[in-house]
Amino acid sequence: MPGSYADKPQSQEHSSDWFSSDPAVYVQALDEFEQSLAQQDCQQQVLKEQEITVQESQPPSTVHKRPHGEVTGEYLDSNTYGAATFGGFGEYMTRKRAKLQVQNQAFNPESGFETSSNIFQGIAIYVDGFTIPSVQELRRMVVEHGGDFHAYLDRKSLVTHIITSSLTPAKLLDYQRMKVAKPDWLVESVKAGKLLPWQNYIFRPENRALPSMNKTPAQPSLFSTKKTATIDPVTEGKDAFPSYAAHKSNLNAARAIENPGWRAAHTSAAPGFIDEYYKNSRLHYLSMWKTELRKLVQEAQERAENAPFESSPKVSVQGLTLTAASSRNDTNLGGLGPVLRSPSKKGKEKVRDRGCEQVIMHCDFDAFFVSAGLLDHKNLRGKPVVVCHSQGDQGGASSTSEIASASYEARKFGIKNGMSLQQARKLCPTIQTMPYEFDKYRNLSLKFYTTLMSYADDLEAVSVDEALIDVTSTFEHVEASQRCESIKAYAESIRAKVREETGCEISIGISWNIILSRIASRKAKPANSFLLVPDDLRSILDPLDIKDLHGFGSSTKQKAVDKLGTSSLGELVKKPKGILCDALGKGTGEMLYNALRGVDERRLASDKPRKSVSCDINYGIRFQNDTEVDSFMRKLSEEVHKRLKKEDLRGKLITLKVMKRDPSAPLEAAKFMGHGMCETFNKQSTLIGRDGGATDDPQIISQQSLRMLRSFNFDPKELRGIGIQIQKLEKATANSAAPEVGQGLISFKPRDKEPPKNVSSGKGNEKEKRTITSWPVPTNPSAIVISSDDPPTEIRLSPPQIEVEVATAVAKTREEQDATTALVERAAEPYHPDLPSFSQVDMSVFKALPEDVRRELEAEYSRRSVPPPAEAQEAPAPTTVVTTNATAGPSRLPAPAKWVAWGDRVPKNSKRIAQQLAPKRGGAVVPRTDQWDALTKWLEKPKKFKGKRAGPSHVVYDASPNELRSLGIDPEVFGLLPPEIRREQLSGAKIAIDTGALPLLTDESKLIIKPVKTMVIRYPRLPPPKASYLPQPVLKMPGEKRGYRVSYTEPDDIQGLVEKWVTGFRRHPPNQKDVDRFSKWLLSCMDSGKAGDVGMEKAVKVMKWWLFLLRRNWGWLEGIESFDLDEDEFEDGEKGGSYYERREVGKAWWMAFQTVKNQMDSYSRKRFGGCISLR
DNA sequence: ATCCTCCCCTAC
DNA sequence: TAAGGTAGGGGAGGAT
Ligand SMILES: Nc1ccn([C@H]2C[C@H](O)[C@@H](COP(=O)(O)OP(=O)(O)OP(=O)(O)O)O2)c(=O)n1
Ligand SMILES: [Mg+2]
Repeated sequence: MPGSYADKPQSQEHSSDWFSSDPAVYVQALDEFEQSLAQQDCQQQVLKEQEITVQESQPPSTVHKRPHGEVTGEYLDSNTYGAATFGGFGEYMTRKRAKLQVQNQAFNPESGFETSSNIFQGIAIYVDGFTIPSVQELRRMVVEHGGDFHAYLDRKSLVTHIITSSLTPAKLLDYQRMKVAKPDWLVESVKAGKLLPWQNYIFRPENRALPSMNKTPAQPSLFSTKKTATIDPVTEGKDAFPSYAAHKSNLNAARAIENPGWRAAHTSAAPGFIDEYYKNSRLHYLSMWKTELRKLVQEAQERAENAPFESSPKVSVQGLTLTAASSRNDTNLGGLGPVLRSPSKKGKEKVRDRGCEQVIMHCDFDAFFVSAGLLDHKNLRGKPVVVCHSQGDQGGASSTSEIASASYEARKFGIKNGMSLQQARKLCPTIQTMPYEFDKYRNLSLKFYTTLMSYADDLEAVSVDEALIDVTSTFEHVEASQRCESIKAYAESIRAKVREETGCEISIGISWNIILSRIASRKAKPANSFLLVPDDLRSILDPLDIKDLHGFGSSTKQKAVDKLGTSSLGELVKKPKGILCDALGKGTGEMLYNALRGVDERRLASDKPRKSVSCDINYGIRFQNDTEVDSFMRKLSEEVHKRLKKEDLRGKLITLKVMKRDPSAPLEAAKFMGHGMCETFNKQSTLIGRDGGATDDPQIISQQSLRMLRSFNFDPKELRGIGIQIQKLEKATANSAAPEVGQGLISFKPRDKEPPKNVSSGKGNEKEKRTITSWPVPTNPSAIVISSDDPPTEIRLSPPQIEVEVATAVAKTREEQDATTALVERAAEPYHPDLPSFSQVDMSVFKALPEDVRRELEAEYSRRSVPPPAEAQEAPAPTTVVTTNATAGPSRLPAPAKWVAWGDRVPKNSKRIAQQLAPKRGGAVVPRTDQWDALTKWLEKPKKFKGKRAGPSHVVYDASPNELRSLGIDPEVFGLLPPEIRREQLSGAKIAIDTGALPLLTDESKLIIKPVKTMVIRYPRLPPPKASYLPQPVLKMPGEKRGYRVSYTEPDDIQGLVEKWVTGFRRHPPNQKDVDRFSKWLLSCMDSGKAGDVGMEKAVKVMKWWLFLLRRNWGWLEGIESFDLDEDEFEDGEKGGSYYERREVGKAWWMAFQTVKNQMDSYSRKRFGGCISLR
């Protein structure tokens, strides 16, 4: 079994010279390490596995488990307090202790204490009730001596010992099988300087039976076989166990709820409850902000893609002008403002550093809410402060108010985010509180993000106070020996800048991938940065716990402890991959396996489309009758509707989530007005709008939700939480008619309203000046689109066999491939913002226009002295791709633009029509999920007509003006085209949208079957569910000033693309950005589908092709490793640097290849357990 | 095998 | 008195 997952030694992950550590040495060490470990541990692990495998039986209904760590019976049933913890634990701990001594305190920033010994290493205590010494004192002792302190007895804790001086009978029962000791145990141990046997300090009230420890897993009797339950950690130990909690209501709450007036005014029964609640829910804000920030980043990226060379446009984000932060950027390190800095390379880069490992920074405010609050509460600085709703003396010693953020001073007392105020008061009676200031948080966050964007190549919005940035390009050319210093300095300058902008401290963790950068940021905190380099990997990871890895929480930790006998990374790294996978699941196991080795292949996710919209309220839900429930549900549905509307989304699937008080739970939860221990129930149903499609109709939503809710037949009084979630989202505007057949998508609306700014106006940077260069763009059955305003140096692809310089290739290719469209460009065409250059006009479309319209256009072009395209006279039967020019303003399509069928005469507007024919902007064509869905549907289902139509019904392929408009298609122009052209445009556009490209398809059957079936490739930008489509690579062309966008849908096209790329760069090293894109695309191919599938094949095929091409061009350089040969080796420095230059170029290509191959291998090992063979 | 559905889990 | 929301990754197991 271990063998099945047992892996070949990792090699490439660290093979590159990241931060100048010696890769070879490292890799080898790692290999040996792994191999020895794998062997040594195998049998042992298998045995353990068998011992432990005891499946918990699932309760009939699922029981809600609180995010904040309530215990479930399930967990208690399995070994939480059983053998794994009490028996095996000691032994494991001994080993661990020996090994990991040094580091633990380093990663115990919360403690603030010096670790003076490690006698409590592996001990995790929970203090119950009043003790002498006090809780604080005990905590300090334990932490100082290497142990853990837990405020709750929940499953997050994995508490090993309970410390108490007195117990109620109920708890006595609960703790029957636990290790319960007196405080003296700790005190004496500290005195003795060693861990004394706890058995000598067993807590024994009068007649408590001596617990039979460490034999069988403990099982609180209450949970024997019954359904699981959740526990509230809110009130300290008080109701830490169900048997106890079951009969104790929160008295304050019970009293309050008894008062009808109060209930009517302050619970879910109150009319304004939802709004009022959301207005005060920090978690709600957190979620909304995250959504907002993601969007913001996405938009910034689009701007960056569209206009990477424009000077920073002032962009107002949410009413806040953000240029301030960036315009006077004194750091000189970025400064593009809300346009995501794009790593523009000036000059051709020489041979690139090999192994372009990423440099990822995790940036996070320190104690964000507190820091923000302290800006205006300077008097509280340096004190233990927390942010929570309860202020001053409110609630006294028993406030269940949750702490959103605790200052670092407060953390020294063991206070943590999420803890209840009463808990905190226990740990630190003098704790100070500050109120929430939600607006302030948001504004600070915007400044923070704005600043980061000016430093980053890419950015992933993690939360309001936290972001991941990719700054790889910044250090690409930094000498290896200086990298670390350079990176640190960069991080510090970011910190300084954020400090300047916000007045708050952030910390930055830096490493070569995401998961490690997060580890690093924890080491950095507070108010610092930390660079985690490969050399330090083991010494940093080994002492950590699995929970310290982002994405691995309490449940996973529990699983690890149960099934693997340890949750320590130092131990887990010895386990073979198979064992980890068996214990944690395939994906999680592999993720862990890799993380343990410093590997994390994920890229920053900055542009994923949203997949669901939901509203949940699980607080203050206290109904008396169905009327209240109905009313509440309607309002909640209204809220859902509002959110859908805001994003212009509709959904086809609705899920209702209901939380109902667990029968064993008290009527009033420990947490005031909380949901307490609950059972949860989900019900899902398709959501059908009035037109049969997706909907956002609040009526329908509420009617459906109510129907589902009623079907449960729950007593309204028992409800504790309600949630409505909408999935299978579509863009509302693309949905106005039956999504069936002809509904098509021709082309795309430029996202940008302004006309493309042209650099050639002369005021722009000289070297960025655009020149339209001749670029014959032949097509094959896929498509080609040229973008009129792509970034100057970017070129977007082209099909195979086409030489940049060879215009004649067009005809040939077209012939051969029965192609469809050609877009021909002429050199140096003058730019007219209102008209696409003639060269960009799709001739086939052009020719298909009615005679008079065409003449009008021709006249216009001729007036501008642009010769009509040569092919205009003899273009073959057209198939087509149409794109739009970015010029389209809001006014371009007056809202009620009229559908016009072929033959109708419309007021002509040559400008507009031409625009319609012109390519869209680079980043403007972004596939959308809804469009994808429409396409999928269309492709899968036989077409049939249905639904109301705005236009004449005799038109076979049509789409409503709305649909067209939403896609950036001018309905008028569309109407001018003959049906077959429309059909083709629709087809092409459908694919195009989903591929992120604008493919051109002559053959409809091919359209339907091929691209979808054969490609199965994910476009990382907007991956629709199950989507099979291609990204739109962008390759930079040296020497070329003009950008093109070419798209493809067929494998051959990709090959052609690659060929084009290689050929086009024969004399230039590949651009890093292109390599990255290419690599990203390949990886996304491999990622598509669930198992090694077509996407994988595709990726391999393309790689092979690339390899072939490189061999053809620079075969003589293959395998050459050293890149620092002296120049004098080649006397022939002249001749255009011929040999030397060519050699350098070739090597650059090979390196790029190697880099990509490495990444693929690495990914492939993770996914499939082996490298990729290109033979 | 692969997809789909119904969850759990995680993070802030 | 308090405001325990929400989106996405992923696993288990049934449907196809
Ligand atoms: N259970 C939690 C956790 C966090 N937050 C809010 C308040 C925090 O200030 C903010 C950011 O969370 P972090 O996890 O980044 O914690 P802090 O920024 O407070 O502290 P630090 O990042 O220094 O650990 O999110 C919250 O409301 N409830
Ligand atoms: Mg923070």
